[in-house]
Amino acid sequence: MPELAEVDYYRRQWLPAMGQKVCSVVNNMSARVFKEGDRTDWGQLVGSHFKDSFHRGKNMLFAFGKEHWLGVHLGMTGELRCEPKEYEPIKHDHLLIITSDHTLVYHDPRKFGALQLHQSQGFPDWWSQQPPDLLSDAFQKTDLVEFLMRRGKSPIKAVLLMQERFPGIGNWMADEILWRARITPTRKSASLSDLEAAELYQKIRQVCRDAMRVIAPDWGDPPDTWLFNHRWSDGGSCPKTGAPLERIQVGGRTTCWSPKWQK
DNA sequence: TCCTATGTTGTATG
DNA sequence: ACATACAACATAGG
Repeated sequence: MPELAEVDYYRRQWLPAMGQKVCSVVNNMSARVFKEGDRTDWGQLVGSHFKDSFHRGKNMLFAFGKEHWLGVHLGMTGELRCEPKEYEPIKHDHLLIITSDHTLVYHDPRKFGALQLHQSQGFPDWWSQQPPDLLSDAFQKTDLVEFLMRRGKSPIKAVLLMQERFPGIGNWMADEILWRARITPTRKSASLSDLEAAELYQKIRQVCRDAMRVIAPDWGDPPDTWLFNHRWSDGGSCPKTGAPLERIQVGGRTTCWSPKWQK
């Protein structure tokens, strides 16, 4: 489920336990979400305080004490929940962090997510090395154009999913962006005109802003004026033209678009 | 039974 | 070395 704004929504789910002390940690090391297996001592969190949380693209980082960092990626089906202290785990709960008053839960049926623990004075290197946030000044139109050229032979839909340049964009956001920019998802990236690239840049920023405003705070429902509510199954119609939407495979991912509207 | 799923990575190929 | 395409991962639900 989680793209940019959904990831931030899940980050917020743990906030009720902010400031609290970690009493114990329970996890199932054999779950593939723990990539390092037994090499990591999760007991190191015990006694530290849950200090802070961060979100970048599809990644989250939680700070415990002065030097313990928990990195979380939700994969396809990961979720974070905050439960009462006496919570009894259910199937697919892979990590429980029990604090003074709460149980912080990582739940992930398909186990495509990833959890990693780090010990360092400042932010872990992998966190600092992430590409610029799409809503920051460090992401400029020239960065977009340069990347479109470098990935010129791939369809634009597939290129928008590349996290090295577009952190946080996932399948529904890519469709939403291309629909708003009126660009056909199968177009080769290098085929976009200057004007289309400028439009694409604006829509990338707009969709990120809109998603963070509508979805991140409380999983709000996007309005029917977006493509969002119309893209999930066959038979939808374009909110702009009323014409039928089409669902195809692009780069191995289901892609919904409006042939009458996108060029 | 078969197909699909809001993601990433390893591998083969050009 | 770089770019591209796609199978594989694991599980639930329609």
